[in-house]
Amino acid sequence: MTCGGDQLLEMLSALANPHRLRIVATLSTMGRTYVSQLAREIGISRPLLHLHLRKLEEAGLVTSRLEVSPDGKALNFFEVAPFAIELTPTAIAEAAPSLTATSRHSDS
Amino acid sequence: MTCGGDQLLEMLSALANPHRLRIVATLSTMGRTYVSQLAREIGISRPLLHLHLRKLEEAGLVTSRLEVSPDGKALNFFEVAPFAIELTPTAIAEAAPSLTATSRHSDS
DNA sequence: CCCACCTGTAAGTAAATCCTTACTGGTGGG
DNA sequence: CCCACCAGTAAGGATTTACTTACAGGTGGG
Repeated sequence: MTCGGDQLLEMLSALANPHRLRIVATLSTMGRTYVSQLAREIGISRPLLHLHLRKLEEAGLVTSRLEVSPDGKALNFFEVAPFAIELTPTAIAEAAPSLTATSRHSDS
Repeated sequence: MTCGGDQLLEMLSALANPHRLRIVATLSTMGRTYVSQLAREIGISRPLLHLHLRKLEEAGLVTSRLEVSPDGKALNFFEVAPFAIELTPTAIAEAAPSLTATSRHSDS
C-alpha cells in the first residue's frame, strides 16, 4: 500500500506519542470501547484522551461511531483501524518525494 | 523485529518530521554522503541538518563515520541503517506495555 | 594572509505540542 | 432537584521542538 508522503507523515506524527501508542494498543487488545471507559482504562483525563483520539482519527488510525445504549445514554465507541505501515528506507524513499514543499530551494 | 516500546517511540518520533523523512529518503536513494553535501541536496542549513541527523542517529536509523578524503579534509559520512519497522495494531499492542511510565495521573 | 571548503556547538527565539482546569449540555434515576 | 453517568469544547499555561544566527576550529591552496 503506497500512501502519500503527507499521509505517512500524519500517521507517524499521530503514533509518535506514548499516550497515543497506549490508546492504539488498548483498543487493539480489548476491542471497541467508549471514551470514558477508555480514559479509565488508560488512566488519563477525558479531555486529554479526546484530544489524542481526535489526532488518531484524523490520521485514519482509529474510527468512531456514536451509538445509543439501551438506557438511552449516547456512547461514542472507538475502534482501531486495520492499518499496516511498512517502515523501511525504501518505502520512505518512495513516499518522501510527494511531501508538500514547506520551503524549497530548487537550485541546481 | 520486536523492539521495546520506548525504542519504537524514539524511532517514530525521529521519523515524524518532513525534513527527517527527506533525509532518510535521500540517504536511501543516493547512498553514503557527507553532511555539507547532504545539506545542499536537501536545501536546508547545515546546523539544522546536524540537529536532525543527531536525532536520527540516536534512534539508530542512520549511522555516521568520520573519514579523511585524499585532500586531507575530514568528511563525516552518513548512511541509512537497514531498519524495518512493522507498524500494525498488533505490533503496537505488543510494544506498548513496555513503555516507561511518564506520569501516572492516579492509580485506581 | 585570505579564501574556500570541511567540521562542530552555543545562544536566543519562533512555533508547535501537550495538558489541566473549567464550562456546557444530554440522559436516567433516587 | 440533585446526582451519576455520558458527551464535547475552550482558554490558559507549561513544556518541547524547530530553527536561525553567530561563533570556533580544522585542512589545502592562490
